[in-house]
Amino acid sequence: MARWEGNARGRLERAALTLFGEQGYDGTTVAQIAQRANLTERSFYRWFSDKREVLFAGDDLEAHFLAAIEAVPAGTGAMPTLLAAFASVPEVLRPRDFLRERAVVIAANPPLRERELIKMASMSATIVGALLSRGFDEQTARLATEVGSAVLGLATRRWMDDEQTAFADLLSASASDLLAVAADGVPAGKRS
Amino acid sequence: MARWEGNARGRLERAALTLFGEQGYDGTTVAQIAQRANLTERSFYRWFSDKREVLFAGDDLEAHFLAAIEAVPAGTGAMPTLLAAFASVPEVLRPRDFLRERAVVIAANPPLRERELIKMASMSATIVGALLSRGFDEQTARLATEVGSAVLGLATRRWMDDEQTAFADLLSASASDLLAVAADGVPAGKRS
DNA sequence: AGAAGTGACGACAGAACCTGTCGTCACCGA
DNA sequence: TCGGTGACGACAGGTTCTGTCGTCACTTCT
Repeated sequence: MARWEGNARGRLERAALTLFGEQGYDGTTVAQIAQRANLTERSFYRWFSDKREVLFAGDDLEAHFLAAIEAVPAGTGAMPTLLAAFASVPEVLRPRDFLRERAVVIAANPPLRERELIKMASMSATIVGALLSRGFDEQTARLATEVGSAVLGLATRRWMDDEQTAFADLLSASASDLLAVAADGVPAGKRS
Repeated sequence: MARWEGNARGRLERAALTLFGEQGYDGTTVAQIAQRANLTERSFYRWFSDKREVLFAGDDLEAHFLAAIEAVPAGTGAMPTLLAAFASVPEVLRPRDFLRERAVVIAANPPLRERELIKMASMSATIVGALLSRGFDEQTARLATEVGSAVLGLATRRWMDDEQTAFADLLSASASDLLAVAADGVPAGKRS
């Protein structure tokens, strides 16, 4: 029997990633994923709530962000708080190879992009809540989170292709880039 | 027979909205929706590609935005272009009552929120493309679209609860609000 | 050592989602 | 009057996801 091999969750994730890459998301069944991991379809659903979740369940960035924001000294501005919290992201991320492969698969399959978007939205809501409880008003919290998420996404994409530069440096560089573009989008006469 | 009653699509949308509101999204089956509309489950899938799409298929805002952006005079800045294009949104929107009821149902059901997010993302991609083809660079186009979408969302939420004010006014008021918050998020010394 | 508990798993059943296919019926233009 | 077309019902079947139960390895307590 193939039972009790250990790390069933990791085997399922690897199998799913490979099969999604080879046959597409719709083209692979949960039964195929389970079979490749030496498990049954029923066991797949014991580890993941649904088929898409197999590529997202491991992240768990939300709890990490909450703790990281908590660790920032009080009195720090909203954006600096977020950037400081984001700097420690790579510590909880998976290996770059896995993330690259995963990004390609997600980009190619609408159902997976859909799931990714709602994960982002959920993360944003969590971050907004954390900022609110630190005393920022709602509009500031929301805008800082949106802009901060854009910066984080940009930095993460760069990080996946750049093995040399430290993540913190990519993060501040991305923040500068975004600020430059944002300033360019508002006419000088309209600024307050 | 209940066939040939006309407006099958609208009957299905109404039935789905009501049932989702009464029993929740997961609690209502496609067969129930079809039955309430005097149709079969198979006919439901002739009108909508999947269960969630019954609340989203009618929008078709993308084509409208493309045309509206096209109609803006050349040489206009990115944000003003978007705001001008967005001003005509109510013309293609459904009745306020329908939208309000729909918003409540979507907010209460994760699968529907998921679908809404990907619709927004798709719309954003379309708008970015339209701005690119008008000569804006990629970063400007992307940022203007993100900020513009936030403004549009804010104005639309206000519009649903405010029967008096013209949509164009709500739109420019929302743009002002967002600018104020954005400026507040960047220290004066850091502005370029 | 042996008994009881726990957790991962397989096996099976079944509801709901979604698709393919075919025949039927109303309507429309020639 | 006759074909063409589009909306529809009926049926079959694959896939996703859930509930339930029994089994097996491992652990813990006696």
